[in-house]
Amino acid sequence: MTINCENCPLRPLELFDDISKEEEQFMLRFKTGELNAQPGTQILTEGRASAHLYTALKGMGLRYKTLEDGRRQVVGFILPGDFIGLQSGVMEEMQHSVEASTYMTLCVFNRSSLWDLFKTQPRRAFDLTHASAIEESLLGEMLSAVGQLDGMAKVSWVLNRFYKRLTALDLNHNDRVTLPYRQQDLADAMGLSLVHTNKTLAKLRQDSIASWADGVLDVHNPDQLAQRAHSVGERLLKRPLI
Amino acid sequence: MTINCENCPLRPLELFDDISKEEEQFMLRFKTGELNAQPGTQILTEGRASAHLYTALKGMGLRYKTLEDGRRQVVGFILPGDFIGLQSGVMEEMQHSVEASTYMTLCVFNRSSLWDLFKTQPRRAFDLTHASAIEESLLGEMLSAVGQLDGMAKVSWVLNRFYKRLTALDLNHNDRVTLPYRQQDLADAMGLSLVHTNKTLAKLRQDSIASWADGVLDVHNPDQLAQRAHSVGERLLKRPLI
DNA sequence: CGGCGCCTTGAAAAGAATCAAGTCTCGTGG
DNA sequence: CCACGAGACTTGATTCTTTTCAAGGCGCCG
Repeated sequence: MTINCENCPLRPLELFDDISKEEEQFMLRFKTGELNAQPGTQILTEGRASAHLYTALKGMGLRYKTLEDGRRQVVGFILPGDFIGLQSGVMEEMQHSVEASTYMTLCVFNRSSLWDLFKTQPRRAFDLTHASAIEESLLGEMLSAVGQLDGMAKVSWVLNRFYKRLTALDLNHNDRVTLPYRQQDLADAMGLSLVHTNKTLAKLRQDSIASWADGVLDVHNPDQLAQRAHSVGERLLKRPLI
Repeated sequence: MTINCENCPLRPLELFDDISKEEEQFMLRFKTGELNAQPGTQILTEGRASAHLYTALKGMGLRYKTLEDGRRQVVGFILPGDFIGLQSGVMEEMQHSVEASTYMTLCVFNRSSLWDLFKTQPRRAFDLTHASAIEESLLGEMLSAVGQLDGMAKVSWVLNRFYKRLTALDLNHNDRVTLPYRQQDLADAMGLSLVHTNKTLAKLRQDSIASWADGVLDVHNPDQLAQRAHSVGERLLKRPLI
């Protein structure tokens, strides 16, 4: 285990809540290992239970649901600090799949010790519920975007969201952030066709608002981007890191 | 307080998990009263914290988010047994508003005793997280529907969802269920215009699949409805009642 | 009686999906 | 070393779903 909770690279970030020494000790026991996943690896599968829960440490991935006819809805993008597998932890099975988009490193926890967490670490249990509530509110925002915005606003919305989240993770260098997804992934997230997504991205590029190519998103005009996304500066709230 | 947890009308339903006598006693203390809300009443407001949490006992309502330009996205329909206000309980504030569509009765809990629940009732804390995870998966399904389905499928999907949920609550009488919403509510939920929703409902009526009028949904052909919704019989899982 | 809220319907306009090529890069194998 | 194919990104043309616009109807309440 190359990274233990005491020198967690994410914890010091402004975005995440601090935890006590005692909680840190518990997490150290709770964490049973690390998982390294290659791009394209399926980490969790819809409809299946999992013996493990994870926290993303490095790399990015995505959550998605598959419909009967093969269509795919991306229900979330996984960035460092995201907790994965809660559904399989408290319900019978996962309601969506999780896949690595880049090379990823994840902390591994045993599902079987989850109950121990609830019994002995009420503060951590609260954090877990908190994390779940955040996930829920994220989905609500995404639903609003997919349900109410037009193509240009949807694409701007998702780019803006990445820009904000990655900035909060200190991964913004001069308004450039890594965005290692395919256009199809964003299209599936926003409920747009690949073609339309592509053309909308081209427009944003032409208008010198944002360029996304070769896995790097370059935001030339953050204000204009937020405006097209119809989203006015909702700051990201401090949140727990499991 | 006309209803105490020992004779809760919802608990006996197949849909809900049982709880122990001891937990029941705790809930009795946790519950501080009842709220009766008239149709149209705002129960919780987006962007605001609330001193109370609720469980819907009778009646129906909806959760929605309002966009800057006035558009509205319905992010959920509230039926008896639904827990309300978790976001305000664990985060700073609500991320969506909650409004009563019919006359409603709700159990009232104090936000301040929530921490006590986590400290002394790990099993109930787990249930709370479970409830949150279910809410999250519901949103994921809704997102998939809004993102991937066409108009007919969306309308069928939401009607079918009501049909299933209300059936599980024993509120289905001969394939008729109460559906006390306006067409605009369903339109705002599925990201469709009111006009298109109306025309799609007309089609379902013409095809003798489902008729919805005067607050009552009549499902003439459940199989066909499910088929148009592109959703094949996912059974509703047993879930906790808070 | 008048106005308001909700449902209904037709016609026109627009936004997005689909269809159809074509380019570019990269890894593989002849 | 180069041909080949797969995967991702582009772009133009066409089709069609859905929105917007417009208007009328119905029931209810002040």
